[in-house]
Amino acid sequence: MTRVRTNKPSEQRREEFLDAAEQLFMQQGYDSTSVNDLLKAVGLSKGAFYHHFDSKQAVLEALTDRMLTSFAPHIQGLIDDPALPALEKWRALMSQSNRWKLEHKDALLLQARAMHQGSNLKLRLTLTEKTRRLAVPLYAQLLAQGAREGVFDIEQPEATAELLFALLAAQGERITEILLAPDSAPEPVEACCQLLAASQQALERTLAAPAGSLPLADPALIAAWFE
Amino acid sequence: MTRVRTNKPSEQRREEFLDAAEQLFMQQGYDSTSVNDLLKAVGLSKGAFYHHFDSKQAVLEALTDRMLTSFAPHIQGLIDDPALPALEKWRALMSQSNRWKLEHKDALLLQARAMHQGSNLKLRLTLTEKTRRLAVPLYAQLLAQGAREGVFDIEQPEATAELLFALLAAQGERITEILLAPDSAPEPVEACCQLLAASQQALERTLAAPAGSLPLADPALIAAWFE
DNA sequence: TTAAATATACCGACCGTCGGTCTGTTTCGC
DNA sequence: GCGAAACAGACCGACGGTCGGTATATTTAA
Repeated sequence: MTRVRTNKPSEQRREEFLDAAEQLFMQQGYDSTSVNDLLKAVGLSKGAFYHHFDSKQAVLEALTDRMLTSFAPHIQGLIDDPALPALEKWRALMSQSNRWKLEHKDALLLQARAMHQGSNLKLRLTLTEKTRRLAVPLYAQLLAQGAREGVFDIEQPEATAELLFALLAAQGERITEILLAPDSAPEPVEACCQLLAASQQALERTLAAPAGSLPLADPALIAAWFE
Repeated sequence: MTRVRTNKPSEQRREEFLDAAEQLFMQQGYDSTSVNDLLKAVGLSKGAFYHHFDSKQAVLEALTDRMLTSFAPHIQGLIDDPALPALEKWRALMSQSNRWKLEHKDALLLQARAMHQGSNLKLRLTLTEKTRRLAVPLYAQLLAQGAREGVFDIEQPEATAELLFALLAAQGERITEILLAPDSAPEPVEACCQLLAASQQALERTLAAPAGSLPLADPALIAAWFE
């Protein structure tokens, strides 16, 4: 029962495996997806898989890298823009990411649901850790610029950037929680808006920025997330 | 080759398994510790294990619960104290926890090393998540009291408590990172102190508390952590 | 007082699945 | 047509978990 062989270049096969992995991990979670599941999805054998990847863990690494590297250059470009003031950059960052997220609302909700599956701890943690390592230097750069411009009053951009990321991540977690279980709160939209307000205030106070200068998301956008 | 049987009450056996689990998880990590390892350590059989626990995961749950519940009552009592002002409670909380941590320095360093093993993701995440659920309401209580007393200016104690926890957790992570790899930074003590200063400032600004009113740890204590 | 009956603690062979290895075969550029 | 890359799939040991059965403790009743 020899099947038809169509050898392809490494790069291409890797992408096929990663595509299958992305889909399966999002459906069943990382732990619950066996290597055999991947093989079946791609239609290849164990030998093929271990020819292109060292381990199952390597797939996770490659996949998380792929998920992040698409965003990086664009954001890096925005942060590096020598013409834009820090506050403008922040607003651009937020509005762009808010718009993009809303456009991909359904896919993101599915992803969030998948990520909170318990069989996806590794994927989730790997992703947030890589996001952190990617985002913190950018935040630090933005904070330093703001401090130079006099709109922020902070002594240590790097340390503060870490806290900023932690704050935003925590806020995102809480909002996702409500989004995934809207019935847990009596007024989910209201709850999210309060969370956002608290985060924004904490943020602005921490950076000693003028109140209202670091918007996160307006209530209309939140409402749109609940259909 | 029937081995000698010594039946014991459930409670006691569970504790024996949990003791073994605690030790083994700290040495090899959760994933790398097999149920058979536990059996060997306790000197019992598979049947015995699955008589007392539903699954390996159940051991993790029970263990993390046990690790946390010992602290809870004491802290709860401190927070509930009707006589102490909020700022006093904060200082007491910090000094007590700092003192306790320093006293258990070696054990905590070992634990931190174990927790960052990669084969301990589940244990680590479960523990921090349970800590969060335990700590956030207490923080919220403290923040509300402070707001009532006029030393804090915050609108939403619950949301702010979440941010507070995230901030402290992130700071703890970064300091632990330096502590476990002191050679990564040129001046580890200095780096920790800067992190602490940034956190304290962020904290005080977020709560609109007077500068210096929410101390975290003094440089002498940090120095003590690096021998 | 003790023997039967029941409940609980425990044993260990066994099972399916998993990630990973190994030996061999096919494909393809040169 | 040759050598290397791409692939096939049988195989391996370890894992978490199950199951039928046994030993011990406790209650019940004669």
